[in-house]
Amino acid sequence: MDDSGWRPVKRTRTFEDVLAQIERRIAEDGLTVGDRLPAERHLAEQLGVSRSSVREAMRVLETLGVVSSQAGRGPDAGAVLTSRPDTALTDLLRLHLGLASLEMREVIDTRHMIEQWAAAHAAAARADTSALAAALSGMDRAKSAEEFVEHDTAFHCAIADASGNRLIAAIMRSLRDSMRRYSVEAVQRLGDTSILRADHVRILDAIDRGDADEATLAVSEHLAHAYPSLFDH
Amino acid sequence: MDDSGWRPVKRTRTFEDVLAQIERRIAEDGLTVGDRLPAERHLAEQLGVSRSSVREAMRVLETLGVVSSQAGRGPDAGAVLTSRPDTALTDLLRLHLGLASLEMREVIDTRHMIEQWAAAHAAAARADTSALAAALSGMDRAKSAEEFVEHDTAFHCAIADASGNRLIAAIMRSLRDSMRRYSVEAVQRLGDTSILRADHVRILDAIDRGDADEATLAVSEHLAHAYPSLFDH
DNA sequence: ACCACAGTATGGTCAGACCATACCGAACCA
DNA sequence: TGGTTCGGTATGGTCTGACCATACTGTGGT
Repeated sequence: MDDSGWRPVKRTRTFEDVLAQIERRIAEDGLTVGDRLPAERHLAEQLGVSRSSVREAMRVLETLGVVSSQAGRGPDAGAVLTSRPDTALTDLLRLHLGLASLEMREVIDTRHMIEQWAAAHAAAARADTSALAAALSGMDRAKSAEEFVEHDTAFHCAIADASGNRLIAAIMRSLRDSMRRYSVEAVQRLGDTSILRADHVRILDAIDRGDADEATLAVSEHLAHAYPSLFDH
Repeated sequence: MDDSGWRPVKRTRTFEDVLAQIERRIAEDGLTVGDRLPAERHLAEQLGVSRSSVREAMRVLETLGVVSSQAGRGPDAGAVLTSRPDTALTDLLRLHLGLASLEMREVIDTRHMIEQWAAAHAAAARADTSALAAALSGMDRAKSAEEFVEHDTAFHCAIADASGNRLIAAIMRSLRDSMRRYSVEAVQRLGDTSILRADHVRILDAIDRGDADEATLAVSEHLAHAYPSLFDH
């Protein structure tokens, strides 16, 4: 029994080491969006591991939306640092919804929360509303429920953007992506979208005037109109 | 020019096909948490791809918190479907904070929003508060700022759990994880935690009585006490 | 000055090998 | 009968080396 100590419960896998090393380099070298990571083969040699392990680490980083890989040559090729938290969140929600470890109800309630917060903050910040107006006119031109939802999504994401919080905006985008099919059905069931239009105008107006309370209220009533079945309680 | 059509702008990589196939099987076979995926070698053969591609797909699924891989043999080995959205979110936040594509301020504002929502809903649902009480006494026994924050995190995550929304709870967990260091500093700067304790008691009490408005208010004031520097505006 | 083409660095994929782990089961004892 | 030991085996983890597809780079010819 020369084994006096315990080994760690979970041994760290090689690609996890690589991940930690890359993360460290990002922090130490102050790398930011747009900068390039070394080529896979170089990283493998520098860290003394196989290219496979480096690739698995890259896959993780890509999944989390911090790098984007591009084959070929030149300044745009290779692994470039990016910032796509929304695509990562979208994948996460889609898979967990598919696994039934999350329910649509939870997604919609979360959206409700964010929507109110974002509208209030956009109003308080007197944010620019031109993107909102553009989405509004897009909805007017829409010829199908799908197209309408497309611009409706743009409208609500623009509110989140206007709140000035990029995390909130990313979450909003992924929530809307996950709900797309559901939203289309809701619009089809509703038929007439004139009530929704009036709500949108009211929201835009409140943000324009900087009236946070009115914006919150308008958003809340808008959601009740759009998804009446969820407000039984 | 015999090239009459356009090729897709983005060719799908093999591991992405594998990912889609696995996702399809999860949906069609109705797989849920606890079920096992085929072994990497079998999947590779079934799908006609190399094991490397299957592994990269696995790495993505693992990163998103839907599978957990285990070597060895037996029922617990292999790739098992799990549900860990919070670890995925934690990684995502940590990396984006490191990239400076998110700022701590945005994380804290998001936490503020969630915290109020969760407290109100926990109160409205008359949720069980025994976990809250346990965390509270844990804070009383704490002998260091780190230990205090540990139980404080448990307290606030328990509120999120009590709201009944697993997505909210997952986001809350990952937000708190990301802020850990920051919270410890805030507690150290504060020195005396008796104000925080009174706030916690007040929150617990409001939830216990089912007073949603009071719970919201109590949480809001609590955060102002804990992070006074963020409420200058 | 322009253009065509070979060179080259990059990621993407594959095949095959070997290791570490952990269960399974048969053979072997008590 | 009951337990123990030990080899077999299925699993993920890692490595090597090769080849392909892509897209820029530089060179040489016109």
